[in-house]
Amino acid sequence: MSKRRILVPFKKRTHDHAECIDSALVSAQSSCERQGLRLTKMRRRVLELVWRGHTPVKAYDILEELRKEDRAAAPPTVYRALDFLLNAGLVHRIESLSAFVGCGGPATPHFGQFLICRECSAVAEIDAPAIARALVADAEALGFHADRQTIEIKGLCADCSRLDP
Amino acid sequence: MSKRRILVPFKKRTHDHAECIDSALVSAQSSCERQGLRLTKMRRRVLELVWRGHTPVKAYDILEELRKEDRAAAPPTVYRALDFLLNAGLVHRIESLSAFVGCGGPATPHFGQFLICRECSAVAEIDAPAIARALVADAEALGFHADRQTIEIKGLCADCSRLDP
DNA sequence: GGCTGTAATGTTATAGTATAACGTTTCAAA
DNA sequence: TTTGAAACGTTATACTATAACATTACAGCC
Repeated sequence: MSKRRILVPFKKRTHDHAECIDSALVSAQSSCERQGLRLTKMRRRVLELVWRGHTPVKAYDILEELRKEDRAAAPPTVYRALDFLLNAGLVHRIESLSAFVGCGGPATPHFGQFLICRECSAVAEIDAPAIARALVADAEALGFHADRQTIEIKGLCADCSRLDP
Repeated sequence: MSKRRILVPFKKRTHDHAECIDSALVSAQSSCERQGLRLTKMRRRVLELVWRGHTPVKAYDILEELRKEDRAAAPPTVYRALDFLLNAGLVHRIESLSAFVGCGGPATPHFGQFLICRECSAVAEIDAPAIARALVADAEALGFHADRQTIEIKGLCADCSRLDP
């Protein structure tokens, strides 16, 4: 089996999620400073909402949340913040769900490979460079120059498959 | 490098596409007969439109085309036909584009691994079972039971990278 | 052939996702 | 302090998809 790093594991229902949010914000902060990017109040708040849990978050759910907090907000507000966060490598878009998750390893650029539980919606992010390289090699063999990959795996996480065998 | 089958190659601009359409319809026909599925006039027509070229086709483009042909048509008409074709394994959905392409190997079930040219939009479909298996194994190592994969690679096809180096 | 029940399609309405275009504010650097 | 670019506000609209219910088509039976 290939070497594989776990960027975001499946979390226990009981873990201290405030800590997840915190550490995500801290590393976002320093990641932005390093790159000379501005993590504004709005962007920071949207990032925080994306990290609300370990399940993908929809743009309009973020919007709704912002509106609860008396911020004037319209779709472009959210999509602009998400665009920034995507480009900054702080969140990933789950294409098959039209939704967003926090990135587990913003320090180094990568595309992300996602395991998505169809029962509880939990998402884990792994990084298996051997697989990414094998895909690039296969593409290259056809004269195709790959510059981006989307890899999303659906199934049942360990917890849910125990319950629903 | 892993063994890899090419289910739909990148096509020369000059190839005889009528033949592609024809062979897709013929194998769809027999695939449906084998599975006891009804390839109705509407479904057949939508499949034909998905195969209009080797680039992903959007649902509303299909809709527009149907309307030109005097068929009464509304979004559900198209989405229902596409659902059928997806379940029958005759087309794939490209998640990152919200669009559809004809399946190159409808005889055997598979998820499809797609190379998508960001210049000319051409799509090739490959089948690299070793990669699919490696992903399943990586998932399994985390206790995750994978039952579906989405793999989409973006980049430049050989023709376009020659022009745009 | 004529029934009959299910599958397929038609139709209307609406939900959900995303961006265009232009105006205003903010803020870092000169 | 000015100033210009980046960020954000605002309105409108485009694009993607499905719900819900009516009607039609069709295979299997008598």
